[in-house]
Amino acid sequence: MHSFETTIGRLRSEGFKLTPQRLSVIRYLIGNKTHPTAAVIYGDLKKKYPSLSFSTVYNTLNMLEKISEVQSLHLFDDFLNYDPDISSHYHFVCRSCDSIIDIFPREGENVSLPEGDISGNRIESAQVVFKGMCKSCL
Amino acid sequence: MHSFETTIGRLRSEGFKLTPQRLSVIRYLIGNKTHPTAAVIYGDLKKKYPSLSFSTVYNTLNMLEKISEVQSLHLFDDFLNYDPDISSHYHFVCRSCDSIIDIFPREGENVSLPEGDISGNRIESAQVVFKGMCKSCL
DNA sequence: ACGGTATCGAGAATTATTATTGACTTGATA
DNA sequence: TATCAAGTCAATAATAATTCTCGATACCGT
Repeated sequence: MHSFETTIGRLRSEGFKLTPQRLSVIRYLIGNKTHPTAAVIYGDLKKKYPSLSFSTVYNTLNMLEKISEVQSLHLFDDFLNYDPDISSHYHFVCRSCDSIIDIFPREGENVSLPEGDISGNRIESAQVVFKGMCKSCL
Repeated sequence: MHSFETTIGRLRSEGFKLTPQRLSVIRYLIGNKTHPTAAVIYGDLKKKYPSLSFSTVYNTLNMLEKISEVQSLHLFDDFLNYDPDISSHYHFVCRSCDSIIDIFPREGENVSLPEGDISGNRIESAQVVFKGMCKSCL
């Protein structure tokens, strides 16, 4: 996500109302380096905002995804993870402990993917998911 | 998937029983160049085998995935697609018509991904999904 | 402060996939 | 070919993440 001010500004200009519930979700995500599920966000925020509902969490996440402030990740079978880091990076999932680790291209020796068109199809984005065993589990 | 004979042989040696229902799913998948969902497979086979059940389709697909004869793909929100092509390749999904197009590395100008370890994490496989607009929709 | 409108929370609905269960097949053995 | 134990079948119920519904409420421009 962008900074709090920038994100708020974008939402305002898109016509979204900035309710306390939405702001709490946004504050939760900004600077968050994990990849929380809707359930985790709800669980954590519920402590501080007991009246928060699941619908509002999902509603806010979908709204943020629509304006590309978060990205949803299909890493597991039964639920989505949300990534507040919108910089270009990939993900590594450990098949043993299920941890999710960010992979930034510069760390890899040779990560390059096609851009532009392939066989006439226009590529606009790429999602890369590595699976294997993480450092701790090895 | 491998050839019919090879696949059958693998299942037999793994101790799976080769029932007509399973064979029908396997025959449906072999040589299939699309990425059918369980529902599509069930719908198509139901015509010829009216007694086939959804459970059997899922059961067979999970079995085939376990022995790496098919790969499940999380391309959309609500369901899985199954890919009988187990050669190394990536996928392109059109955001307009939802079509799925196979991308083989040799077609792209510069597809290379890290292998082995990254920051101490052992990569065993990589899934790449491109999104954009397909040729027909452009 | 007022009123129209968007959003809230609570719970019901949706739906792909998985689990359960009793009857039936399969395939190995003789 | 007949028998039998174990695995599999089909039907249906269960599961669970996400979305939808709707009356009540809060926000914002005037």
